[in-house]
Amino acid sequence: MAVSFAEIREDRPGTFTHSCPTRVVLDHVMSRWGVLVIAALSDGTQRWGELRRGVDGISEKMLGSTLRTLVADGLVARRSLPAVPPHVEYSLTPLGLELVERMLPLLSWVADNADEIVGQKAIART
Amino acid sequence: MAVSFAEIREDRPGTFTHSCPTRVVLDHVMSRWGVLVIAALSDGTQRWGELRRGVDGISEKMLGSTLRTLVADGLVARRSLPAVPPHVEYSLTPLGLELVERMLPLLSWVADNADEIVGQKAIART
DNA sequence: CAGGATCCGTCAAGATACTG
DNA sequence: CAGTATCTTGACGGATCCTG
Repeated sequence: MAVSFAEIREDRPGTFTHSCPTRVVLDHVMSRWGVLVIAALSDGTQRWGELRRGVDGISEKMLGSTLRTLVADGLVARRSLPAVPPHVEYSLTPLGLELVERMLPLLSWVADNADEIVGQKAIART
Repeated sequence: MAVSFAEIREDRPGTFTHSCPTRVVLDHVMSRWGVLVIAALSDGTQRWGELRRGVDGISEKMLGSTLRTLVADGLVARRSLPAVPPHVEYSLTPLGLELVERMLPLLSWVADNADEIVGQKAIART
């Protein structure tokens, strides 16, 4: 379990270099809104409107483009119910579930330590 | 261990909302270069030049500003040896170590699945 | 060697309005 | 309700030059 970054790279030479696919994935998945959308979906299937309200501060444009990338990446599934008014559901794919599983510990830690981290600056300013 | 995003938020109302400290931390830590710099430092103390070479594609400006934020956040320690030519070392603080511990599983997973994820688009294009 | 300062282009991102 | 289209802005990020 004590994997190091060096070990990760040893197994796959060239990983995390500039032109590596991992960079693309990181940009999608660790983007400002990508993380939050994925996290929100970890609570289960959600409709467009729910996501819009759930991910505080996101604009419709950003929600749309973020979802489109994640769907194209195969991390999120889109299901459109033919009805009036329209009803569209988003959920994590198996791949997305694997991802979020590894992301939640990180988010949990951030939630626990955010105050201390931003607090450092207040100390530095003193 | 099966923490859900909902659970994380239940314990701390208002977490991950627009004006929450977690958002700031997320922006620093999940930023394009932030992740990579932190990951690189997980291999141990590194000098400026080593980081510059190790984090493929980063510019001096971005390395500088990324390091400055991470140091201000208390995640990275900066040690300047008084010598000519200058010698400066960067390493993770205990807080930074906690963070990277939770980040490595994620990076490892991304390294394993990146090809498949970016591959989805090729399929979609077909 | 380690970096700060500056200039500038590009694109991400917000606001708004409109549509199936 | 679930988006797309368009416009505008400002921050990110690259290149370059300069300093301790």
